[in-house]
Amino acid sequence: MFKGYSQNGMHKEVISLFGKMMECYVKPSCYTFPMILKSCGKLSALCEGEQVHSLVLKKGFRTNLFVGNTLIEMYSGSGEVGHAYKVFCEMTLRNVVAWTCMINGFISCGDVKSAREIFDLVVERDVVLWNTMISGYIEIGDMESAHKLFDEITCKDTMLWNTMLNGYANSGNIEACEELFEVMPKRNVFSWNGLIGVYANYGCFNEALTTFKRMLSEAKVLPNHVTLATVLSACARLGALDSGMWLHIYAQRIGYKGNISVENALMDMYGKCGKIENAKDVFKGLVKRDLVSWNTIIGGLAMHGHASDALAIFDQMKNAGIQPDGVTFVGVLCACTHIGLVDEGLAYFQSMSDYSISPHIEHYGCLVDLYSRSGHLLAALHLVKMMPMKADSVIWSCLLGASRTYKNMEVAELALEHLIELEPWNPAHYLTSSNIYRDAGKWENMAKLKVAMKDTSFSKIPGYSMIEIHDEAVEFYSSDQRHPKMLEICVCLTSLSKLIQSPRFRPEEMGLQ
DNA sequence: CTAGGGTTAG
Repeated sequence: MFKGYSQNGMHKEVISLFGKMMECYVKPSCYTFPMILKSCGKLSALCEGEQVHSLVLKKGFRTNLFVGNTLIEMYSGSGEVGHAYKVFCEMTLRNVVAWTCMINGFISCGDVKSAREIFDLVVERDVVLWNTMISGYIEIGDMESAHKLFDEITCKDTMLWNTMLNGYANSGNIEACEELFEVMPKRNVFSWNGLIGVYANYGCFNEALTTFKRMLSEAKVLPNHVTLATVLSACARLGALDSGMWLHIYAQRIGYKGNISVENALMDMYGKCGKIENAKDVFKGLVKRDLVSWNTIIGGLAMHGHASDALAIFDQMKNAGIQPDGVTFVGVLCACTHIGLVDEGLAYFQSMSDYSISPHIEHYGCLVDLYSRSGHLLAALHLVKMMPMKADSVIWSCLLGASRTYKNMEVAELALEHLIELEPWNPAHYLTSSNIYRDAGKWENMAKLKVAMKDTSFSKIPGYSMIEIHDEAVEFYSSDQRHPKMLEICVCLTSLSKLIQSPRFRPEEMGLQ
């Protein structure tokens, strides 16, 4: 009974059942205590844990290894490493599990130094012990010490290799991940997910997709739900709709249709690839919805300008009793910005406190965007002065952009001043400002900024879009001349433009409206 | 019958 509850995460039930067991005067054995103590640890129920501890002593299980080890786990899991260490010291016999539990205890309270001191005293070391110590170094970002230890191990298993791979992945060291991945003797699904994950998290989306294809063709391991969620998010960032749709079918075929992470990633992929209807279909088909599901569909609808749908779904979410978080409100505020709902946006912003969400800089940024895009530049500026944190470059860029639209030279100059202070190296700010001067016919000022831009000795990297051609994501930017059939494309576009402008063109007759 | 190690989505 205890095991059944425990395996399903029902720790409260374990403890109350143990209470009943005591009431019935049934004697607990050495097999009972580890499970009870584990549940106390999971719940951080120190009070109950201490009672069970004294029962352990009373019933004479002080020297049992299983009992002692779970006591260490329980105390360190509840933030009481001191108590854990006391138990550890009083043990008459310690095996490698006991040492590992104690090391883990020190690591989880941030004391990696003490963990290492204990680690160095262990004579009989196994892979789990090594892995625990290495994970400790990774957690504090000390990859150098982690690698040093890793090199000392003579008999490494796949999981140890994966721990190192994930450590480098978390610190964004793509090259180290690639190197490790190529030399590791065996690879399982975690290894592949690790490499794909570092690509997906650090902007190498094409590499993430390529590695996934490589996994399909050369690996003996099947992708799992984590693989699918990761690759789908790379597709979303690439705008790789074809690959995304292929993954949708593949996920259904290998049985991950009901997995909430995969479904949420699918929804986001469709939204970011411009297929909001497909995203809505996925959302409607969900049997289970979590916070991420709601946030994804709200954000997707907002991005597509379907503001009233986004706000309607936000209402549904509240009616379903789901607590929104900060991400929800980014979507909601973005929806308001898209259709210029200034007063409503402010009301939503103020309602955040009803859910005890304290606004972060991105929420103030949304409000500044809402005000400035709707032409309330002074209100936006006022907000920037009043907000509790310093405005960042995103906020000032947004003001700069709006001051171009609404031709407000004072705000433009103020924004540029701050942007030069925050990001003197960023040529985009000089470029936008020089365009503002050009619009206003202030040629001298424009020329000054062009010189200033040259002085940064950086040229602006043009913003680009991506489309999928023959199974590969290709980038293109404004006035891009690189296409081999550039001339034919221009001829075709010119004739299409003429057709559209001619009085003979009636979109309704062509089924376009 | 009981104890120590993993990746994912907004």
